[in-house]
Amino acid sequence: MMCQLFPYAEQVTRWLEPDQQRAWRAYVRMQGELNAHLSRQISVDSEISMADFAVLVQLTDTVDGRVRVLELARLLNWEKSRISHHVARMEKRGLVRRENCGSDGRGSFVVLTEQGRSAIEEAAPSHAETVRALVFDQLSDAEVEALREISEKIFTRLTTGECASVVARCDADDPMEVVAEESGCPEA
Amino acid sequence: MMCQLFPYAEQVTRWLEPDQQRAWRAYVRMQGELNAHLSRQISVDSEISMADFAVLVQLTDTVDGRVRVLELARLLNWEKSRISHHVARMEKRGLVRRENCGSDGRGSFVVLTEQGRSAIEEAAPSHAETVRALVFDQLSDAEVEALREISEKIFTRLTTGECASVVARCDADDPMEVVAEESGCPEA
DNA sequence: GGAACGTGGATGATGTGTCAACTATTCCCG
DNA sequence: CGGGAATAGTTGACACATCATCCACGTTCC
Repeated sequence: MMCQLFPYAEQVTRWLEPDQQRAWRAYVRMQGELNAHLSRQISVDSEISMADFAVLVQLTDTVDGRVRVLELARLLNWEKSRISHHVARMEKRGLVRRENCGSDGRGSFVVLTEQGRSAIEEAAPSHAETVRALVFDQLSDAEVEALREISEKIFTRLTTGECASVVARCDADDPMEVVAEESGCPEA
Repeated sequence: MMCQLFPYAEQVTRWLEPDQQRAWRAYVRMQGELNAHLSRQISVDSEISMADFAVLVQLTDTVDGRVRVLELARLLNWEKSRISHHVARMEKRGLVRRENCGSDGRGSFVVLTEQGRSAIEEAAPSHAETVRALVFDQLSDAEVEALREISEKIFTRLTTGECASVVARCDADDPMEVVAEESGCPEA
C-alpha cells in the first residue's frame, strides 16, 4: 500500500514497523472475522446471541441461578446500562426474570428461568465445538501457549496504569471469561 | 470454574483442553478490552468512530478519493447495507458525499470531502500511537511474528472451505486492513 | 425488442451498545 | 437525627449492525 495520508515533513508519529504492520493487519482481520463467525454460528444454531450466552453462562455458574445486576456487569465487564438493557430484553423473551433484593432496597437479582437454562444447554455444545474447530484445531501447542501469553501481556497493559483509568466500566477481576468457561468445560 | 452446565453422561461434545481453555479465555478477554479501548480512544481524541476511520482510510487510499459503494464494502468486508447506512450517516456529517456514476446508472461513488480528509488526518496519528503503545510495545519480535502466524492460520480456516460459504458478506480479497494500513504507514 | 435474471444500492424494522441524566436507597459523619 | 455523598439500577436518545425487501438498471438470450 502507498500511504498517501501524511506527506508532512514534520510528522513525528511513530508508525508501525513493517513486521508489526503485517501482524496488526492479520490480527485485525482475523478477530473481526472470528467474532462475526462465532456470533453468526451461535444465533443460527440456537435461539440466543453471544451476549445472551454470556449472561446465561454467568447465571448458570451460580448455585441458585441468581446474580445481582451489577455483579453481572462486573463479571462480564459490561457497562451497567448495557446489562440493564440487555436483561430487560432477555426478560421479555423469558430467558431470565428480575427479582427484588430483600436486603438492599436498591438492588435486584437477575434469575435464570427454566427456558433460559434449556436455551443455553442447547447452545453451548455446538459453540464449544466451533471454537475448537476454528481456533484450536489450527494451532500447535506452542502456538496456543503463545496466544495466551500475547493476550495476557496486552490485557495487562490495558488494565494497568493510566489505561485503566480511562475505562468507564465496572472494574472486573475476571471479565469476558464467558465463552472460555463454557467452551473449555472439561468435567462435563 | 465448576462447570455445572452439562452433567450428562451422554455428553459427546469435545470441550477444550485446560491449556486451550486458558488461552481462549485470555484471548477473548484481551480482544474485547482492546477493541473497546481503541474505539473509545479514537472517538475521544477525534470526531470520528472506528468505522468512520475505516471508511475514510479506504477513500484516502485512492488517487481521487472516490470509491464505488460495493467496492468499499468489499474492501472493508462489510455488508452492503451496512456500508450504505454508514455512508448515509457520514454524508449527513459532511465527511463524504455521494456522486452518481456516469458509466453505470445503478452505481454511485462515495467521495471524500475536505472535511473528511482533515478528520482522518487529525485522527490517525494518535490512533497509530495507541496501537503501538498498547500492542507492540508489549511484544517481542518473536511474539509479533507468532501473532501474525496465529492470526493468519485462523483467518485462513475462516475463509476457506465450508466456513466461507456460510458468510453472507461481500467476499473480499483484502478485508479489514484498515487500521493496519494507517497505523503502519511507514513512509509518511 | 423484450422477458428473465443478475447486480448496485437504498430503505425500514429490529436488536444492540453507549452516553448522559435520573430515581431511589443506603451509607457516613457530624 | 439530618443531610450530603456514594451506590444500585433504570431510562431515553442516539449510533450502529443485520436482515429482508425493494427498486433501478444492466446483461443475456431468444
